[in-house]
Amino acid sequence: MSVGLRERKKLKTKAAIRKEAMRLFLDKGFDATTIEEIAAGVEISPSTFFNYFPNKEDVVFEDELDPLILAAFDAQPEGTNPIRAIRNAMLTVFRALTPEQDRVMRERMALMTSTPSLRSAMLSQFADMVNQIAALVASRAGGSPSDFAIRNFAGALLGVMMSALLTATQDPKADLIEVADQALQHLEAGLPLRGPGITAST
Amino acid sequence: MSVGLRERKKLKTKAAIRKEAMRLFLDKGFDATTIEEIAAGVEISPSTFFNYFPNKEDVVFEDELDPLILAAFDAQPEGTNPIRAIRNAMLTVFRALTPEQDRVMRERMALMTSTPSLRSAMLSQFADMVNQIAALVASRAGGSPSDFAIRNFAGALLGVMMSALLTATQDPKADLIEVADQALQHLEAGLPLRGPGITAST
DNA sequence: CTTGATTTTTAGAGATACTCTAAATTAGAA
DNA sequence: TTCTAATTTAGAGTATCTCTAAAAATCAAG
Repeated sequence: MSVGLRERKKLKTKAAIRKEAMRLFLDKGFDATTIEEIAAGVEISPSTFFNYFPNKEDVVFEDELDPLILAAFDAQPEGTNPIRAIRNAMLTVFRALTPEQDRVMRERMALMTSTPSLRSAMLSQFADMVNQIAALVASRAGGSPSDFAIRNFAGALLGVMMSALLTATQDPKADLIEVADQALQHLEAGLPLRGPGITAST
Repeated sequence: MSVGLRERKKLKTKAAIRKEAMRLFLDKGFDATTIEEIAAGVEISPSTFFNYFPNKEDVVFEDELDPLILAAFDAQPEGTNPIRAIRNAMLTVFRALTPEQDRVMRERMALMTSTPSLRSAMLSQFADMVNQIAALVASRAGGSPSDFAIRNFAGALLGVMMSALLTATQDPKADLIEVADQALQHLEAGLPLRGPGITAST
């Protein structure tokens, strides 16, 4: 029996913490919400909060979408060029979200980009993400994930995504997914400074 | 009289804080150094520390090189393409540093990239830097700093620089400035995943 | 040089995130 | 039921940072 009562209970507790925390964050703001409040809402002790999350940021930050995107990337046909493969993987996953999941995802992104402490936390994983993307790209394009060119490329890709993310969440009219996709498109086209207007991907 | 005793004293205090703080950071590590220790070393109260820096991170983070690089950028001839202009500006400034300045700069970079909390702080200014670079690029290439293409380009440029920075400071053999320059060169060449080896710029 | 206004420094209280330790509780196995 | 191991918890402690009000230093004017 792989999942005993203990495991199930832990998963439920973690989910409950995340849910209550997000509720409070969106309601009062990230900084104005204390660990104590979250713990009280879930009826656990503040100590227990730290058994589940190393810090407040990680409640917002931990993402269950990453593995999905990774899987979608692996599912792309052999010859696909790396950026295209990443674009497709992203779109595949985002478009398959339920309305509820979609809403939560967008709220999370907006919270992340608008809260300074979260912005830091998000970007502090830059190094890890460079490694991940480099590994992905290397697996497609050949070469080693430690190649300078591949790592540099991964850096550019992440830079473009972050810039897009920050801009998109500040503009209420902009659609997050579409803007991210346009950013990758633009990178794929070689980052021309002027040229044909960026076309929507839908 | 623009600089009275007051202004001069404040500048001196700020410099003293920075110097003592860096000494301690490099000696014992960033996290292991407390505000209290820094304040004691400069013979000010901990309260006063916060009159000069909003937080511990900013002591390391505030950079007097930025305006120099900006000026060097403006000094580049009209037609120069944006990446080339930034590369040249960077190299001009870095190569003109005194050995002492050069040492301090490298120590700062190494500290930044190796300390998690500083890595966050560094990257949390990503948004501001995108704006700065976008403005620079727009002034060269025409167009508005808010153009999607320009902002995206700025994101890629910063992504590439950060990736290079993180990699370079982990490899003791790598030269920071050279690696940064190679990253820009690679971007200038359109980020080819394979191709001619990256050549040193010296 | 003295006085009065302004700025800067400071002490101190307080909030909060997080760490660590040891005790209490709970689940699972025998 | 009983023993063992995992989980929760209380509580003490540390550090960053905020705020307020008082003390000290600087400056300008008479």
